[in-house]
Amino acid sequence: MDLASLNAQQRAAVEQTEGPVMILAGAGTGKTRVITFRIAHLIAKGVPPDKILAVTFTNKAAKEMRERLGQMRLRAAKGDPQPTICTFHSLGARLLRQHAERLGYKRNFVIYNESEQISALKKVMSQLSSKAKLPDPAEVAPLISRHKNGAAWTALARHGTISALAKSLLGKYQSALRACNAMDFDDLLALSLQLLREHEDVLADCRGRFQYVMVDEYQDTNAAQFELVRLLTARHQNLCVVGDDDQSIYGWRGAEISNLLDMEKHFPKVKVVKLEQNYRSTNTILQAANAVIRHNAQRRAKQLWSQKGEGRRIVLRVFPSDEEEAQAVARRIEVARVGHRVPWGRHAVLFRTNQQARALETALRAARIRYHLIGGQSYFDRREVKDFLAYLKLFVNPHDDISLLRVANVPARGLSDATMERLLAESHASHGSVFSAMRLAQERGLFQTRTRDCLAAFMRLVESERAKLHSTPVPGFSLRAWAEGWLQDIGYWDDLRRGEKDAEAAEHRVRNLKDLISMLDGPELEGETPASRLISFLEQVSLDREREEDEEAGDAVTLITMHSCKGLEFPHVFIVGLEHGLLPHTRSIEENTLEEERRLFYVAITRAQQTLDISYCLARMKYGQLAPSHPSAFLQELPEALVDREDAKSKKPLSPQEARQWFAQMKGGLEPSSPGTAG
DNA sequence: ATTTGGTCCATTTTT
DNA sequence: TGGACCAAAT
Ligand SMILES: Nc1ncnc2c1ncn2[C@@H]1O[C@H](COP(=O)(O)OP(=O)(O)OP(=O)(O)O)[C@@H](O)[C@H]1O
Repeated sequence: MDLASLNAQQRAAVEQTEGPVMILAGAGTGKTRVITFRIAHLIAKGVPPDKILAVTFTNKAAKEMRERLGQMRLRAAKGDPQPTICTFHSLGARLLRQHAERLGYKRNFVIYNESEQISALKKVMSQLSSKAKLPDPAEVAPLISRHKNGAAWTALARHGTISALAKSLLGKYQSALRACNAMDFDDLLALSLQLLREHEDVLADCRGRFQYVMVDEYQDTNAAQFELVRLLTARHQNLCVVGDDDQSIYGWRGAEISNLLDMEKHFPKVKVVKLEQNYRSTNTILQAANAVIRHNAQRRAKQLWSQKGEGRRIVLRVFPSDEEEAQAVARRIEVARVGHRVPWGRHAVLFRTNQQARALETALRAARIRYHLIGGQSYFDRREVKDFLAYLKLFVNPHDDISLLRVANVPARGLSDATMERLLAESHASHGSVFSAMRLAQERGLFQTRTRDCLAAFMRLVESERAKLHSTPVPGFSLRAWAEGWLQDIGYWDDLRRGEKDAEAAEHRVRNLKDLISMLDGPELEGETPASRLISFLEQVSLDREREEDEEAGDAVTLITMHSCKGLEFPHVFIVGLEHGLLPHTRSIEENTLEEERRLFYVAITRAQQTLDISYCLARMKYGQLAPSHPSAFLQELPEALVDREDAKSKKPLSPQEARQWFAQMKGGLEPSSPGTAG
């Protein structure tokens, strides 16, 4: 294994293969690279690859690490054992799939996403015969979530009565999920923990299996993840964690910086490695990042230096509206492409909230610039996608009430809300699923004949599609063809088209769904039988919401939130919407988490390799109307000497009154003079 | 039972 | 702005 392309500290971390190691270092110092090399080094030293576990923060990071490792291990053959490189949640899913029966689940359990979690909770709450009006399930779910991620109820008590309610509902909620043979996202951690705690043989197995454990982005692990790591490594202590306390940005979902900072307490024999050379950014960018993060009181100070020279200064711009801000970004990207031959793919636009992507998408489309939008609930939250997945889950398990209730009357087939309500009540009375209640209704002759016929037809559909899944010895059976078949039969396509006024929007939905369906025949799906391949598909789309990058080769600008950009790097970065209420976000101001917001800004800045453009707007579209906006206080933390303030020549920010005048002029169709000189 | 058209309302971040 | 929810018409 050639370690020549590492610096001395990095090499030390790679070669320290035994016992606990912590790398605590700033952005861009090669922490992730060390993990990758460490895996390769372990393998080169003769450690069987499948004894190695590396946990990453995102599926994307896992995939990247696998690819880099593949390039480094040139001698590895196709069938060779591979190290396990995945997220905590994927690891949990694998573990639980193997041992589901130990926890009273069946192996073919499905994973519920946030909206299914809320539906399940709603169902449980509706059974509560409480006089007091109950809170929105969407308010309760996050607390259950936090609890499963390791937060004690006492720690959640500040959320008032809701946390008490959450606590009292937890048992029923879990029963409801189990009845559906479903786990929610947090169960992948919580139940994995339960599995390892209650079943010593499984724990022993895992400890033997994963003799070398590495965790990236350790500053953003929560209590449950920490406990998982602790259980796995308590014996052999071969654990290498890497992180940067300044990049902890997931406190809102239970991340504990102390997991990283208290490493010496948890693993007294830990070897601490510090990395100080940044290989990513120019010194201008680094200095700006350092200047900003210095304003945080709670942090470990770090040295950071770079050999990349000073580079261009940071440019700060102001715009009258978010629309114009987006257009300006598009213009800059085109200027760079035409004038300096910079491909689109070298640019990223970073923002605080997914909503902000809208204006950018519009502007980029108008300028005919290709882009890809990372994350954003968009795709898997589309109605047609949810419907389709619910159908699949229903075919896997007819007793999955949540999925059944979603699609029972989609498209409309005579099973109205009233009918389903009644069936639901029947199911409670008979302690069975809604599907069983349907059968009972048939036998007992409940409902009108017409409704009974509808029920019978629906049950026939479910049973016959299930039969096709489970008893198809046909070689070359195509899940895609199968799915398109029943979607056609039930008239889903027509319903989809009919429900949309705009024909283009309808076709868009159809195409969306077809894209997803085509993944059903994907080569990565594991399993011999159609049913097991379907489970594999469902698991894949549940765990990795990121849409398969269509044409990886295509040159495109990246649009991404500041949260999702952690760990990535781009030659040219635009950070947009640096406004009070957005960054820091209003909610964070209310919740007193300013330092985390500042870390978010720090993460965003440190993604840039060569150039950084920051902007804010004087007004932005809010509820369909332009509302005034003010520059973020964080902007003042950028050293003047590093920043070119373009446009805002004078430099004095507009007063709210001047800003209003400026909008009035714009609305009136007058050509306004430039901001800053106005008034 | 289903569709329609209206009103009201929101607003972080993600595995 | 547009999505979610609800009441009245088909
Ligand atoms: N020794 C080295 N020589 C050359 N390039 C390096 C070296 N170490 C790291 N790099 C490069 O520096 C960049 C940042 O590395 P990496 O992503 O591993 O850093 P990181 O510490 O994980 O960053 P972050 O904390 O921001 O996620 C990458 O492009 C990587 O290839």
